[in-house]
Amino acid sequence: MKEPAAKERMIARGLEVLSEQGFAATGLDALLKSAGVPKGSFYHYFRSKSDFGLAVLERYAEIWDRKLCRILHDPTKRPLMRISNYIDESIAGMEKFDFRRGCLIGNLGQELGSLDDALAARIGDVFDSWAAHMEACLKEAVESGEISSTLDPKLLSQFFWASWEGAVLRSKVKRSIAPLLQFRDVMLCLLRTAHVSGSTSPGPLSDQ
Amino acid sequence: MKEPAAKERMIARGLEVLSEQGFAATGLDALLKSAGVPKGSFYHYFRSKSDFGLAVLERYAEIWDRKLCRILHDPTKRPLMRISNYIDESIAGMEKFDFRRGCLIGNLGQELGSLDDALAARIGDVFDSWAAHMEACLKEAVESGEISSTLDPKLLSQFFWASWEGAVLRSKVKRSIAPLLQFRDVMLCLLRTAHVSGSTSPGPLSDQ
DNA sequence: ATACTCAAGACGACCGGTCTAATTTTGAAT
DNA sequence: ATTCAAAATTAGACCGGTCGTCTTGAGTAT
Repeated sequence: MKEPAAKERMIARGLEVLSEQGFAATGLDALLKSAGVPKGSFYHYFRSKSDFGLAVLERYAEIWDRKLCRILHDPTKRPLMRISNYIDESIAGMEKFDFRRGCLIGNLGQELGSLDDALAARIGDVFDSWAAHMEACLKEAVESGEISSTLDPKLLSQFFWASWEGAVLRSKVKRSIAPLLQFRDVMLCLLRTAHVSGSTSPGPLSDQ
Repeated sequence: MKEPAAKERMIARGLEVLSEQGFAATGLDALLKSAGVPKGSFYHYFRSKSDFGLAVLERYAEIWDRKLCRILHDPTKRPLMRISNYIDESIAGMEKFDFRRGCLIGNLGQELGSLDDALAARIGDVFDSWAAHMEACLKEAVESGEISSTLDPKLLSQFFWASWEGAVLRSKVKRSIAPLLQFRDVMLCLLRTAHVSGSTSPGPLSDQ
């Protein structure tokens, strides 16, 4: 069962525009015109703007799931090299789009306050799935002895993505890849050398 | 010369609402009603919505400049402890507002695509000023021997804030302080132990 | 009285998302 | 091939909210 071409074009354009402008700042009218889809068709394919946003987010999640599988579980390379490759590929993408497009997860996350509940919940899920990929990769690195076994892969994978989102945002504002290069160097250094064991002050860490 | 009370109330409310919902999703009408200021007064004090946004951003920058001075340059504490204190205080603030308010710099940064140029430029400046505070604090830590002198304070301060923005965003989405606690533990561990010296692959790092 | 600052909110032009009604396409039965 | 009902698709009206303007009026100082 093939999706209609019109729906396909709307989602494709949605991926671009929502990554650039966010959800609230994007008008349906302009988006549809640029997708060559008449306004009336929109509500044939989607129940509402939120529903459309959810569909775009779903597509985004699929794309990144494939990308992360391809890069982070590449058996021909050692785990730390895969992570470095992921970063480098993302840096290239950032330059390719002239720093206009950020991460959709980051974009939508920031708008949470004015977003639909279903949309908000899905954002958290996608982030978690990314962390799962990274955690598996890091575990492999520990098993193969590439990084120290005292590191907690779960903790580090969460930190990795949160920090990455921040670096992408910074890169977008600065219109420079410098923050992403900084991220790569510091993060890889951290993975190789650091020993994160316990908390430095009272208060449980595992409240996730 | 004291600012009129009406203007003051608008900016105060703007700080809250823009941190929660962002710029595009915030309507002037609702904001003014909640501030108890009539519509007509708004355009007496501000030329446009963008101009208002700029004023709010300016105020936000002042507030944080004072806060960072107070905490990061506190002579009664050692540099690393100051940083830890800053994080803890921010965590408390996040809980206090029930995870509704993120960082205004992060919020506006994400909306860059649909923002005024003057506003966009100012965002970068504020971030840089934060980095300057952190860099000074880290330099002090190096001089006092609290952290290794092989660390590059400038690089680390940039990484710190980008990463922090990501952690705040993640905390907001998750409605949990866990990402912030993770950030604190990993970052402090990194500062104490890591040695970031050179690039792991070709390409200049200093393009900032 | 006059000039000036600020309060007040109605108003307009426009754009937002949504919905219903009309049109086109499909495809099965004759 | 023709017919015709059902489904897919679209056109465009609709209402509410948007930002920004405009006029009016109150208060204050000179």
